[in-house]
Amino acid sequence: MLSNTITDRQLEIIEAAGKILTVSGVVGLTIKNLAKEMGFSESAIYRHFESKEAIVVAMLGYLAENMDERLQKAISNHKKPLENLESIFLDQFTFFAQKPHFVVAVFSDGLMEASQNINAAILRIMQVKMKHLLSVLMQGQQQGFFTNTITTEELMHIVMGSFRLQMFKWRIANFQFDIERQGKNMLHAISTLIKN
Amino acid sequence: MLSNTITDRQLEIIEAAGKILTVSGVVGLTIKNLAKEMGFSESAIYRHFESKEAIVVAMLGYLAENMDERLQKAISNHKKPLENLESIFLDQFTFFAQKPHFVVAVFSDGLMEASQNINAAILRIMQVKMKHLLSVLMQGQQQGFFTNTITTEELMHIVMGSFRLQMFKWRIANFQFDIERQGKNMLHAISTLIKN
DNA sequence: CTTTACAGAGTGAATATTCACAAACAAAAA
DNA sequence: TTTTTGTTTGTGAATATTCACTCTGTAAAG
Repeated sequence: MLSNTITDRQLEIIEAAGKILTVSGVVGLTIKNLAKEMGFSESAIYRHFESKEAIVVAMLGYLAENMDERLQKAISNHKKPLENLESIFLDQFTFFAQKPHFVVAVFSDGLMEASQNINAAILRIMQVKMKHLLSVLMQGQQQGFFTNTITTEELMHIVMGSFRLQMFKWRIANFQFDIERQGKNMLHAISTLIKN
Repeated sequence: MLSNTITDRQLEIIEAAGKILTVSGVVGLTIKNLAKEMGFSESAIYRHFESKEAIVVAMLGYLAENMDERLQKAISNHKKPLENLESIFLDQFTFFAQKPHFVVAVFSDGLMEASQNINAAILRIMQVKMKHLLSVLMQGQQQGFFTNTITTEELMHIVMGSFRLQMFKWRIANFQFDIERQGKNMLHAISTLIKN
C-alpha cells in the first residue's frame, strides 16, 4: 500500500514515458528515448528511478490509484445501475482519450512479459476495474434491471471483453477515431442486450 | 495469393518457433533460441528464411490459411445459426488447445509493434474469423434466431470481444485451465444473451 | 562543506544478420 | 568406373547495433 510519494521529476518522467508509449509503443520505450524526451542524459534518469522496470511500475501504480478514485466518484448508489454502468464507461473513455498511452501500457503483452512486477501491476489495474464493474452489475441484476439469465461473472466477462476489444481497435487505428463517440455506441449496444 | 509452398524444414522451424512462443513468449523468440531448439547453428536458420520477420509472417500466414479452411468446414447452411456459432467457437477452442502458441502470437502486441508486415498478418487472421462470424450472425438475425435489437456489427463486436478476453485469461493463466470447457460455458452465456 | 542534479564516457550482454568455408550428395562427364 | 561440377545444408567466427546500467567528474545550490 506504501503510498509512493512521487516527486515532481518522477512524475515528469512518467509522463514522458507515457508520451513515448503513445507515439512509439513499448519497443520505443528505452532509456535513451526517455532521456531525449526529458532533455538530459541517460544516466540522469537513474537519479530518479533505480531501474526502467521501476518507472513502468510507478506509472502503472499511478494509473491504478487514479482509476480507483475516478471510478469511485463515478458510481453512486442513488443512481440506477444502468446509469452507473454508463458512468463507468464514459469515465474510462474520457480518461483514456486524454491519456492514450495508458492503453498501450495496459493492453500490451510486450510489457507483461518483461517482468513479474509489471505483470502484477497490470493485473491490479484490471482488478480495480472489475471490482467496480462487478458491484454495479450485481446491483443491477438484484434490482431487476439487468438480465438474470446469466451469472454476474458471465455478464462481466462479456462487458469487459467488449470494452477491451474497443480499446484494441482504437489502438490499432492509431487513436485516429473518436473513442468517446464509438465507445458510447458500443455501450448502447451492450445496454440493449443486457437490459431486462 | 502466392500459395507459399513451404518446405519441410521451414515447417519444422515454424513449429519450433511456436514451441518457444508457448514456453517463453515473444521475448524468448530469438534466432539463438530458435537455433537451439532446432539443434543447429544460428546461421543455418538463414538458409531457410531470409529474416526473423519472414519466419513470423510465414507462421501467421500458415495459421490464417488453416483457420479459413477449418471454419469453412465447421459452418454449414443446413445447420441452424446457433449451431454454426457453436461450431465456430468449438473449432477455435479445440484448435488453440492443440496449438496454444498461436494464442501468444495472435494476441500479442509485442509482435505487432515489431513490423508492419506482422501487423498486417495478424489483422488478416482477425478478418478471416470475422468474415465467417459475420455471415453466421447475419443469417441468425435474418432468420429470427438472434436478436435484432442491435446491428450485426455490434453483435459481432460483443461476441469477438468475449472470445478474445477468454483467450487472454487463458494465456495469463499459463494455459492451465481447460479452455474447451471454459469456452463452452462462455459460449452458452453469450447464446443466452443474444437469442431471441 | 555537503548534497543534489546533471553530463560524458564507457561497460558487458544481447540482438539479428553476414561471411567464408566445409561436408554430403547427386548428376553428368571422362 | 572414376572424375568433375554444382547444390543443399550446415558450421563458427565476426559484424554492427542496441540495450539497461555504471563510474567518474563537475557545477551549483543549500
